[in-house]
Amino acid sequence: MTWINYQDSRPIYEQITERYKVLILKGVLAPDEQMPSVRKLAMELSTNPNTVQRAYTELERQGFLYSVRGRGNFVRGGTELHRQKRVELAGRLAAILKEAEDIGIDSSQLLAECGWKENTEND
Amino acid sequence: MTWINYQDSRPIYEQITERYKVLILKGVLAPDEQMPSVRKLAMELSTNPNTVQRAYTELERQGFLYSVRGRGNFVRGGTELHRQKRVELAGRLAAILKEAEDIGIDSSQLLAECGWKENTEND
DNA sequence: TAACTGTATTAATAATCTTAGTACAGTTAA
DNA sequence: TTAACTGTACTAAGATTATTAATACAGTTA
Repeated sequence: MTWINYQDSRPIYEQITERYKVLILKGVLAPDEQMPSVRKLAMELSTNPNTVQRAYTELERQGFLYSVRGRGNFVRGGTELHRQKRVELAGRLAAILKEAEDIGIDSSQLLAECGWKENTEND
Repeated sequence: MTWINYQDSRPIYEQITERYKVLILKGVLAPDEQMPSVRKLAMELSTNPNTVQRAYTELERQGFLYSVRGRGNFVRGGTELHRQKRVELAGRLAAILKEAEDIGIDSSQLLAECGWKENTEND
């Protein structure tokens, strides 16, 4: 059974990427567990190794995998993944706040508008 | 003189859009001021009226212009534009904070990480 | 009615995306 | 060393999408 949907408008490499993102985030695949080789998975999905390679490259770029030439692709550890995601979100957040400041919109005002409340119970 | 760069990889309609965004945000064009007609600007830029139309449609979608069929396109008022931009930024901000919460990242932690400081002087 | 205005439809062409074929390169174990 | 595995770079064919233009239609004003 193949979980690729050829009727889906989304490209094959993207379906592969999404599938493995979920498996890794949910912990179905353990950290440092070896991924199927590009050729093996390509065979299983009746597609080209380069299509799988593209998915793996994207997963690596997003921090879900790491690659060792000649050995294989491996699942990235969960805490590292979490840290990396936090840095990414902080970056996007900073960009928005800067964009707001540039046109004279106060950060506090913006945070209030999107329903955010400061937690002042501890510290 | 034409301010369109045909060597630029960006499409013409996008260059037009960006140019007028700046002019409107900086107040060079006053609210309710009439924009050049699609045919006139197309002539000036040696392009097709539909290319200008596409830029105007995009500017209208983003709230920079309003259009009156048979009369012309006009610059949207500055305060309305400002309000709309604030709503958009608040939406994007909320989306990021939600994405963070979903994977167990605290908003305060994220705000701290991107260098934001709460203003506690007033209230 | 003439001369302006915006806009919808269609299509030609250019640019990009997706996938695959092929060759090259590192790793491991017999 | 060699065979069989692994990833990866390069190229290109084919499909898809983006961009621009030609044309016709529709509203406004003097």
